[in-house]
Amino acid sequence: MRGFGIYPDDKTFPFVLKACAFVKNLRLGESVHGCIIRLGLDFDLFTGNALLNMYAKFQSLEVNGGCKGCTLNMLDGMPKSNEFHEKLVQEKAKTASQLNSVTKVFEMMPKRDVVSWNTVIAGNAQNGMYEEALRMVREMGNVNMKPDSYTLSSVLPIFAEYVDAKKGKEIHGYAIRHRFDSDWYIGSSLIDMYANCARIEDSCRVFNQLPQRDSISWNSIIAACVQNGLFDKGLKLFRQMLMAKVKPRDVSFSSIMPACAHLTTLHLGKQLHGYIIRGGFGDNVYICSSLVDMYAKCGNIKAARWIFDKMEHHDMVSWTAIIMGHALHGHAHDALMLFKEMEMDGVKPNNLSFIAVFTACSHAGLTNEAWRYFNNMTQNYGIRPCLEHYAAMADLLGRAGKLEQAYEFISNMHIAPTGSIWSTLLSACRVHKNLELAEKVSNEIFKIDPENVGAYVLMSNIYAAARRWKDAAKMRIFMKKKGIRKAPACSWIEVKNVTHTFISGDKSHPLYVRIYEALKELLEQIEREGYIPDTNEVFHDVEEEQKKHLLFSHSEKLALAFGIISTPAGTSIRITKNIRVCMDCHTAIKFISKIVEREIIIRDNSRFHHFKDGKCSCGDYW
DNA sequence: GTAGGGTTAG
Repeated sequence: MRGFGIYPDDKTFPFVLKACAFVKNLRLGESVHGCIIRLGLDFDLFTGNALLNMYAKFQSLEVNGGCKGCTLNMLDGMPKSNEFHEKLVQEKAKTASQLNSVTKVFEMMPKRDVVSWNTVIAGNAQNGMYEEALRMVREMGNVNMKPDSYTLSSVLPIFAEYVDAKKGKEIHGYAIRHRFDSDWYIGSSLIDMYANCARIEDSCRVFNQLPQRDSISWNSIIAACVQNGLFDKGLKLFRQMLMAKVKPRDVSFSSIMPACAHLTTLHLGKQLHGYIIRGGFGDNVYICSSLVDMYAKCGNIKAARWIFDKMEHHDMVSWTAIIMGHALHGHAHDALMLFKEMEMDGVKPNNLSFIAVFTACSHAGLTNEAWRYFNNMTQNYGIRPCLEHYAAMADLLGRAGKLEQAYEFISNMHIAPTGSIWSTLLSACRVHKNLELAEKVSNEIFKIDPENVGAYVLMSNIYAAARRWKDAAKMRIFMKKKGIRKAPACSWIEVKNVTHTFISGDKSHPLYVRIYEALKELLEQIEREGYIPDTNEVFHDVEEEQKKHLLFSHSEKLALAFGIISTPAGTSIRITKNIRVCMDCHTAIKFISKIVEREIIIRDNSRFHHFKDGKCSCGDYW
């Protein structure tokens, strides 16, 4: 432009400023700002708004002062002015740049419109300055400026963050009264706000009422379901989105993948992986992390590692996903190695990365290492242990049989222990058969959480194992009186892309007769190989024969028998169980893996067991 | 000509 002797004007600068924000070059933006002041255009409303936007974008970036290859001097060739004016220009530019201040520009503007207000509010909201954003919304009222749909879409995420559905609903009401509720942006912000407040029904209602839906509103509702644990519903909506001919985007895949990870639906995860590759999303960090997690959770740690190793850049989330993956598969050595590599790579671990490390130590009984990391976490990384860290450490000490140490540890936490933390110790008391401590621990639990179902069941089982049947029954009676029930143990297996679910003693499967026959035959074979049913795992006061029968129909055994009769010889079998694998099933499955010459992979609620040639990857420590 | 929405690791 300058080559042609044309000066930029008020129509030019908004674009130039947008470009400065886009290339993330603060110095360049500042020099453009200087140029604007010199031309006297800083009093122009549109230019002022664009300046606000640019500085708001820079607030969230850690921009180092150096210009990357662009050292254009925007002041060259501009009209010279008198010395006083020049000084004023420099002063104004300096003040604005030193403060890097959206507020400063805002205050210096002679006239502000709703866009000016919205830009500053959005900037504050996106940079975590929630109170300031809300203060400005209130301030708008004082200057007779009406919040519009843009204002609301900045405010809604704040109430999502605050988990304040009441305030969020007020905004929703305001949106309806002003007919902003059909706005796509408001729609997805409302879906997200309600989902964050665990009010998924309200999210669905908003979604159903939208007249039209774009890919973002679809993603919002899918993510809302997945984040609230409604995995099947999330998958159903994902299919509906495809049927509605809305093309999935990068975010669609990272939103839906955790559903496959949680449900262990490997075939769906693989299908999505295919889509991802064909769609050219294979290098997206979010997607790759979700794939690493999905393959690890579906039992295929090799595929998870392969994807991780092929990633060009690893962030904290992807490191943590692969560390956790190895931890769940009992590969403590790999997990700890990767943690060191992450540190060497200059990626700072966060609280979750340490949970992954404790999980790794937990499944390998590495108590000394865990203590070292626990202290390191506070001293070197300044991360204060939170409930989850305490829970992981308590679990680890408990599994290792260091019950008294775990008791001391929980008693000395700097935050009040919860029922679930004591429950991890109670579970360890059952495994290590310490009735006395179990009674002490359960009293602590009932003090905090008298309706803790898990604790009643565990105590009942602990009494049963000690053959104190009356006390065991008392616990069951308590539960009945209080009307609390525990979700039944179940196992599920995917065969030819269909998931088959079994509960203990299940006869609902169409092939149940063949399943029971096959299982009977398998158990007879392994008894000849030396398997002895462990009737200590039966918590009912019945005859030995009856106990054997109850053991016989545990859900994981039924799923396994079904897997064996319905898949070709030699193929691996993957089973998921919602609670810990029982001791007797663990022993039986080791024998079965040998006689059927198959790899059997079982995911329980805390880890993976890979059974092969009569051995399990957990080394019988779980 | 300026402003706003959805995502990954427990």
